[in-house]
Amino acid sequence: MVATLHDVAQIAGVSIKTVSNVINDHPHIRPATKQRVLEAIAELDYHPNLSARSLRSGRTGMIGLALPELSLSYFAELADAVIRSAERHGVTVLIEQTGGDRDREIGLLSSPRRQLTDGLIFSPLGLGNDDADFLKVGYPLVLLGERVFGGPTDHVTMRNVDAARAATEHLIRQGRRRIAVVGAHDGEVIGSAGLRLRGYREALDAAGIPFDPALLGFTTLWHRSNGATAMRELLASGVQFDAVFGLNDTLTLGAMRVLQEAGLHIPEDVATIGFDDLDEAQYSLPTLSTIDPGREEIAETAVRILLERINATDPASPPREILADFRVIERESTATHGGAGERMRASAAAGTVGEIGASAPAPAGVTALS
Amino acid sequence: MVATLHDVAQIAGVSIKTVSNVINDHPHIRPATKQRVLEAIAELDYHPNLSARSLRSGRTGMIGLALPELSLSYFAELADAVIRSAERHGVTVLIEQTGGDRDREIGLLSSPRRQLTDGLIFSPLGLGNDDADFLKVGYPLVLLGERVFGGPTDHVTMRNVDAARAATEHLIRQGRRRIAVVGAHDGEVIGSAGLRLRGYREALDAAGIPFDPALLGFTTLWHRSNGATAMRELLASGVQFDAVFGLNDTLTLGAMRVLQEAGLHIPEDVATIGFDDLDEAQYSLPTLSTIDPGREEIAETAVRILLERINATDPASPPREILADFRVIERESTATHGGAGERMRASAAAGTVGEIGASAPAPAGVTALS
DNA sequence: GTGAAAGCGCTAACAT
DNA sequence: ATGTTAGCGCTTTCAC
Repeated sequence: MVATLHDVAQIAGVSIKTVSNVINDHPHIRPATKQRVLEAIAELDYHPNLSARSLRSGRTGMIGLALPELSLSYFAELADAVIRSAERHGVTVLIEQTGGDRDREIGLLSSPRRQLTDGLIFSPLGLGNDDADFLKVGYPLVLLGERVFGGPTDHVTMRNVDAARAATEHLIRQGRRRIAVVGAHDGEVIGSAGLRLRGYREALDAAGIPFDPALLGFTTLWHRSNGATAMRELLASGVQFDAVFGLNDTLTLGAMRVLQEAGLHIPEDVATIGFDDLDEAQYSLPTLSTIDPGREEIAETAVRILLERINATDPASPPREILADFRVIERESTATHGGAGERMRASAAAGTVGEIGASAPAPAGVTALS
Repeated sequence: MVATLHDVAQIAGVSIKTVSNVINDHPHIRPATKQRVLEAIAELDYHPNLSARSLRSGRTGMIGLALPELSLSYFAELADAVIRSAERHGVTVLIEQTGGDRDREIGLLSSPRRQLTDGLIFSPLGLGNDDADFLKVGYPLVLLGERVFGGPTDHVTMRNVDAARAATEHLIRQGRRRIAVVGAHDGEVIGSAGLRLRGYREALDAAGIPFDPALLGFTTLWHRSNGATAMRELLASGVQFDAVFGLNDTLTLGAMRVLQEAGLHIPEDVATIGFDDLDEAQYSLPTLSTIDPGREEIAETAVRILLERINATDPASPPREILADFRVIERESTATHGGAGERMRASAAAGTVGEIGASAPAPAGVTALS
């Protein structure tokens, strides 16, 4: 049978309280006593029963992470980052897939499974800004993403507008004036698509470039196939463009495939930039310029402030909105054609592909912006 | 405060035992009594306390899934599949990332966290066949992958040798005779690399094609960059080849990038085939022929037999080894050049990219082999 | 069919 | 600085 506190106490010749104190690092224990308890624990290979601890303390030591789908690279990389952060903080992550479905997202907020977690990091996709009231829950909740703003909970997200503006400005600096967009959502104001499109328009305005609605490629979803379809439609429409801003990397890679199929060269004929800095963006042909939206920082911050709320003793402080820093990552897909220096940078980037490990990528040509 | 069994019992005017019986679907309850209990449960919005239930019953309703890294697409897609299966079976999945590190893998097998799960699905990467004894654990364990064979537990895996042989035969049928390999591990006999290389050699032997060690590209890891590096080395060595069998899709996509950089055309100059059927393989340029190793089936089977073990009452039956069916997926990267019919197939595949949703992919040109 | 009571292993008051 | 004790909410004998 597996050892309990009682067994340890008996062997060590102390009471269970003393053993409990040792385990929980309480102060005021005589070193000699502590030593004996530790030996007894080792001898019995004692491990605290987590169910009993949870039942008594009301804490589980787990936090939830709700996201649309692990098979979407962005969320897989986010989950990876959250799990690593949680580990550093000594807690366990329980992942929930929602499929981006609004009803499942709402259901999950009051699911019995919430008992298993002390708090939740929630990246909704189906929920809209009008659903903010659903986020009034009786446990610590940290919101991610750009579906809901001004809600009742802490919110960690990225600088969508600024980053999209920076991406567009980067294309403009390369001399591009006819910049198509892939992934626009019709009429959306907030949400990733709406915000990033706003940044795009701000950049155009600032540069005095007229906005042309014909350059917008609309999609509902943001999978690779949607990027490809949107690009086919843009090409079929006959509209002229010399650059593409894909509202995420996956879309952009789909669009690039269609551009290349059509015989167009990237970046010579059309420069492309994405958003997310997926691992994959380092390995496409050409390598993809993109925005690093600060995913690691978002994961770390979300875990940290969730644990702050969980451990808070004083009454709840008002919800915070925290924005991660972003960077423009310049790669081959926006390398200036013609300039010798630029060409060097492009080939240097290509040449490092072999050394860029997936474990510690060192993106070529990085510009810090904020 | 949250309602307990006592509250429900009081409202319904019965004892807590009766309420418990209703909740656990025990037989022999008078319909009228059951009805009253159900109403009380609804009125109080009662949900059983899972910690208390676990403490008493020794069951948690969770299963563990240990894998190297979620940011590797193969494992993200595997995790997705396992979570969906588990959901169908009414259990929750707790994911553990090992980083493929042997020590962490061993540690995890006896981690306190195992208390939180009723059983474990374990996909090791650092563990070797000599470590099989570590798998003798006191809880239900299902092994995945090809690191350990003949161990003490149930094992669900893929037909590596047969599938690799089928992939190579597919290239040979296209008239290829000089088939390079990317991802070989020096001296490995079992493990994904060793087994797949064996299938490759079997296909060569059967076709009377001599094996040429100069055609092997070695890598330690299987990230995209390793595929790129191995291909650079092959090209630099001056060895001639007309096809590449990449031991997984990620490696193959890395190798393809280098081939294209070098001005080689796929499939005209070099045909390529991978292994895994990642989502991504449908969207590369050209689309990647590959092996669907039966990932969905593996996930479903692993969950099912793990739950069988967890719920087993009779003494443990001997460990089983279960092999999933595989398929060769033909896409553009191995389309025969020259034949009109083949060209049509290639362009049809390209043409459907727009319709292939990530939710329900319908791969173009599928051959069922087993 | 239903009830009463014990106790899973732990933490947290309260005592000493 | 250490011991005693009372539950946390549930399942599970064992009665009736």
